[in-house]
Amino acid sequence: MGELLTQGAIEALLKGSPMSNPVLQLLNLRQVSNGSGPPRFRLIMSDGQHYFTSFLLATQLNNLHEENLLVPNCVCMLKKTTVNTLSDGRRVVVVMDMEILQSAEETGGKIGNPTLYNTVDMSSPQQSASSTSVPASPPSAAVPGPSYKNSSTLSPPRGFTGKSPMKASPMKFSPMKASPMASPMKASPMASPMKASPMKFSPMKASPMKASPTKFSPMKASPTKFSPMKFSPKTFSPMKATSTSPGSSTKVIPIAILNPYQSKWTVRARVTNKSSIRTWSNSKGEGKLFSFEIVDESGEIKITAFNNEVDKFFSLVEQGKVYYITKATLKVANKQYNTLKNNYEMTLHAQSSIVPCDDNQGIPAVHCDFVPIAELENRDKDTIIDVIGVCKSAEDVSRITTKTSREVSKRALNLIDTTGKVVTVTLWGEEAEKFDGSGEPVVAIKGARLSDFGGISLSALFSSTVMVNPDIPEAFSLRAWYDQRGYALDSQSLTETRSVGSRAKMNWKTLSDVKNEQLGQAEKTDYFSCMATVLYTRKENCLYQACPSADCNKKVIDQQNGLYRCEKCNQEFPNFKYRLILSANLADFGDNQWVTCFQETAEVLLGHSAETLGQLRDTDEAAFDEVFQKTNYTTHIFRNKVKLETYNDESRVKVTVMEVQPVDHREYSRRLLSNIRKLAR
DNA sequence: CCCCCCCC
Repeated sequence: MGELLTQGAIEALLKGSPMSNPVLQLLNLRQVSNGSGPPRFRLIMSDGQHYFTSFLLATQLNNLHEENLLVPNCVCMLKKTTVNTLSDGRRVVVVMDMEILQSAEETGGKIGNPTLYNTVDMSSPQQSASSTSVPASPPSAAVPGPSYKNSSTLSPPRGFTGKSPMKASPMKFSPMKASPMASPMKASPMASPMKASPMKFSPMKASPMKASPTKFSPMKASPTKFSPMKFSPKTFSPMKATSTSPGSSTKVIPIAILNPYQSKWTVRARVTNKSSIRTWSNSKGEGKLFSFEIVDESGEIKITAFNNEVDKFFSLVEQGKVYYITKATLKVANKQYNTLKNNYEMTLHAQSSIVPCDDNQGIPAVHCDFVPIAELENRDKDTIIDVIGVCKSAEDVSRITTKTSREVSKRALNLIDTTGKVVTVTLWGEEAEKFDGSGEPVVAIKGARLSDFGGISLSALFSSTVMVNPDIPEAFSLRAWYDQRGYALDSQSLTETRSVGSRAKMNWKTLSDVKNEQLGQAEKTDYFSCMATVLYTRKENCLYQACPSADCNKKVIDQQNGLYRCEKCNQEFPNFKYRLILSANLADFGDNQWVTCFQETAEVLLGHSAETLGQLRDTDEAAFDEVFQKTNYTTHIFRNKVKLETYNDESRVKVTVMEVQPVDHREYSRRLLSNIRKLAR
């Protein structure tokens, strides 16, 4: 698939190298209304290796979009392009003619794993007014490109905004000053991973609130691993000598090589996860603290500030911003609480200095390594993973009390990704309260913990970063996938959802309630759930030979000639399939009830497939008997339907088991308590 | 020096 795209085309286009009809994939597009005149579309295109966010569709090609041909993931041949350089040095590739080679449907998703093509010229750094005079990073092979001026005004990798939505700068994604697109873009930030129905794409649907990431938008982590070459030590000497000044020149070193045995160092890094201020009080004393994490191209580390340092640094340190940090204490990380990939962590002290750095170059946003939802099944409980999915539903926020009697807000989200699997993620506290699931946003979570509750589920931690509609390619393709076909998918959840949500829908009854309340005796069918013990299962006639056709379960007639006839299909077959209709007598503490279990529920109850049971009955009657013996006196939760059935003028209610679920001790206690209360009334 | 990461 990868060979479909012209790898290297983006670099070539931007460098002005001759290019004959390059083939690129559209990752996303959005409308940039420019006042009057026809709408203009801005495209993010990928050559499989790089993607570039500033393609502009010539208006004569607008029909491609209007006809729903130019939709994310489609593959296009650019037949005529022209590259414009804006006054600030940025480039825009105007697409004058193109042809769509493959529809989004055919392509099915993002091709390859392209990284942002950065047109920053690293060889001619221009420091913006900054309190420091640290040279820019040396040229990096990973960031090629032509020479531009004014690189320091270029945005950080991508849309990296503050933790608070209010601080989110609206369009880091397109800081195109002096371009006709500039102001409308500000007005409608981030149309990208919003709900974009292929039928009627309208950027207006994205509310600015919705579109603002709650924390920040990570970029695909730069593949550039730390190498000493790329981190030739630089000298750092703040010009504005302040109390935070290190006083003498110190080397800017990568986080990855920080250790407790080195005294003079400075790191230049981005704050990725700033906590709120917390107080503590224990036998050793009391105090306050806050912590944050920082990241550079080499790695990440946790930093904690206590008491005086909280006062000194809390407001200075902003989520998403880059700082020079020096003179903090390195200590061995307590891995019990610190999941970052670093053996050390930092504590600030009176001499520590944190100086904002205006130059974002080379400092990645956040490292996200998204695990496909279906893949979670293969990961161990308690693993910390990054996940991204469309939030197809979300609970309302609720308050719960923890075992230690603390009250906390929680909200469960159901995320789906292109694997078609759904997983439930629980958000806590403020994160749960703030979350707005309307419009089925793309949600990315860095550092969620895998839980085995309900089979497989995820829980956000204090250290997790929750991003709503992040400005990253993964979010764009997910949005496109979901809007085109994901929404219609008959998805399966890895998390059993019989808890909270559906439990509320459970109509719990005791077996005597069913009779006393005359369930099912009106015209309508009633549904109820009960916890009951199997007293007896009738093994006689529980199996029948059924028509082998996929959608026919009709009992076949043994022709006694090796053929089985299905009256419904009006056909004879050389084989049949076994099906189950099992009568069982269920009891709870007050009553009993005969019920019928068809195929699936009978299989669950008996613990064997109909096929196995059929074989067993025909070959090993003792073993067959044993299956029924073992089923008796087992206790389950049964979800049932009750319906009045009439034959020969005689009516009686028939109870059919719809679902058999195991009882866990919590459920057992809950039902027991509930039933005792009923008795007391 | 904290270290709460929860609930069904």
